[in-house]
Amino acid sequence: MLPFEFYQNEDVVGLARSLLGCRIVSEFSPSITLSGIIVETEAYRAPEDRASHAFNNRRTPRTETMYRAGGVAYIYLCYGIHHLFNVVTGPVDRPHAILIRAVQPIENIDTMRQLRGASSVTPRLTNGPGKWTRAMAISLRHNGLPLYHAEGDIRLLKRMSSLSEDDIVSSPRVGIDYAKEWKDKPWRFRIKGNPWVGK
DNA sequence: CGTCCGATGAACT
DNA sequence: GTTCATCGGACGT
Repeated sequence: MLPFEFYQNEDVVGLARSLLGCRIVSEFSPSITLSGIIVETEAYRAPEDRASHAFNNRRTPRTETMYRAGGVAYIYLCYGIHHLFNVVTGPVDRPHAILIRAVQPIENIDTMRQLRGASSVTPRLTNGPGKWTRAMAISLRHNGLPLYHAEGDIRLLKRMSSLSEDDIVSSPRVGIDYAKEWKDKPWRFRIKGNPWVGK
């Protein structure tokens, strides 16, 4: 389990790298645990970052969870359909977040396939931020839940196997062309060569 | 393989 | 009314 202290770090870009290779667990039912390995992330560093919902410390009912102490989930509805999952980081009133964009399925993969309505298991199952949340039954009802409790519905576990810095590639974030000079920041991170990352 | 486009809701002008 | 941290289906190459 990643401890509460892990999330208090002010360096959200560094934390976005650190989350690669970590395990995310979702309790689907008392008998079915879904889990996978994080293979793609993006850092959002408000208040400066124009790409963040919390740019310029904007506070709405939706963004409120981003202002809490790190270690909780920020989940919002994107384009009215997709539930996107972020890890809140940093201290109270410092609205940093890390979007999880892709996950490599590990436990109960066939249940994930059913939840996605897919006929077979391919990287398309979980290689996008709206795809893997559906595959792991994550939705708005999890917004604000802590990620560091052993009994929690969603938990983050530390890296099992080692991952060298050379295995991480960075590039500009996607879908944020409106963000002016912030759109080119290389704050998207992927595990090099992993077939489960996005395109 | 690629481009186009509708879905569907929160937040904004 | 428009935009938006997206996706899958339709159709052309």
